[in-house]
Amino acid sequence: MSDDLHDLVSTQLRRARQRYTPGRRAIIASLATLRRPVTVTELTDGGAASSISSLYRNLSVLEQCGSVRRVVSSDDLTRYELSEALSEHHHHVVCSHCGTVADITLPPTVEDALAKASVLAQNLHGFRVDGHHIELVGACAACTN
Amino acid sequence: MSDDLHDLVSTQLRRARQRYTPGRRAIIASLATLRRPVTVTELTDGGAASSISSLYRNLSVLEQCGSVRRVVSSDDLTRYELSEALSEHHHHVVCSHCGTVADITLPPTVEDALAKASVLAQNLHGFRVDGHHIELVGACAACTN
DNA sequence: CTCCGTGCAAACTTTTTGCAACGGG
DNA sequence: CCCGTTGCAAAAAGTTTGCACGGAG
Repeated sequence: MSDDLHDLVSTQLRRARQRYTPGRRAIIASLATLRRPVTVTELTDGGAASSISSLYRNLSVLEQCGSVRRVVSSDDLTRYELSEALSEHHHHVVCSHCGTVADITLPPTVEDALAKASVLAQNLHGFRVDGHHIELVGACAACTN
Repeated sequence: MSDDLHDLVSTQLRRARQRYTPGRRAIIASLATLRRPVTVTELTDGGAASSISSLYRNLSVLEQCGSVRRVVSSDDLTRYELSEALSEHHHHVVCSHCGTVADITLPPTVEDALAKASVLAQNLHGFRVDGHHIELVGACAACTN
C-alpha cells in the first residue's frame, strides 16, 4: 500500500475538515487492494470495518470528500471503489450472471467520441456534462463456462 | 398510445406464459407516455398501480419477459423504462443534483467506437459483451440555473 | 372449476439515526 | 477538556412474501 495514497486521502479529508481515522484508513486500504467496486458486505467480511453503521458513515464521509465513489449496477448491491482522483479514469464490465463488477480501461477512440458527444448533449439539451461512465454488460470469464 | 406497443408486450408476455392484465397494461402505458426511466413512486402516484406489491410483482414479470428494463443510477431510487426491444437503443443523462434521468441518443461515432472496444474486452478479458450503457453525469437544464 | 393476479399486512434487507461512551488533538 | 468518531440498538425506507379473495379462462 502506497503512502502516497494515504497522503492524498488525508489531504482530501482535511479539506473537508474530517480526520483520517483508523476506520477510514482500513476502508481505503481494502479498496486499494481489491481495485474493483466492492460491496458493503465484502468490506465488513474482509475486516475493513468493525461496525456496519460506522462503515456506512465513513463511506459517506469518504464519498463527500471525493476519496471514494459509490457504484450502483444492475443488481441491488451498492458497491464502492476508490475515486478516479485516487485511481484512474476507467469503466466497468458487469457480469449479468453473477453481478461482479470489474474495472476496464477503454481506448482513446471511445473517450474522444464520447467527449464530442458530450458537447453535443450540452448544446442540444442544455445539460452540462461533468463526467461519464460506461458499463459493458455481459458474462464474465467464470460465468461463460 | 400505439396498439403496436401493446401487441408487442402481449406477445412477449404470452411467450413467458403470462397474461397482459390491466395492471400490467397500465404500467406499460405510463412508461410509454413518460419516455424516460421512472421511479416506483412516480408510477404509483401517477395511478399506474393500485397496490405497491402488485406493482413490484408486475414490474418483475415485465422485466423477465423483456418488456421493461430496470435502471439504477447514482441515487438510490430504482427506475424502470420500456426495454430497448420496445423503444430504441439509447443512453441516459443523469442530473447529479436532482437525480432525474433522461434519455439521450448518441451519435454513431460513439456506438461504433464502443462496439470495437467491446470486441477488445472480449479478447483481452474473456468477457462476453452483450450490451452496453452510457451514463452522462452532470447538471440538467433546470438545475444549472 | 381451477389458476392466476390482486390487495392487504407482515416480514425482510439495507441504510440511517439516536445516544452514550471513548479517545485523539 | 472538547468535539468528532465509534458501536450498539432502534428506526426508517424500499422491496418481498404469505395468504385469502375474486375474476378470467
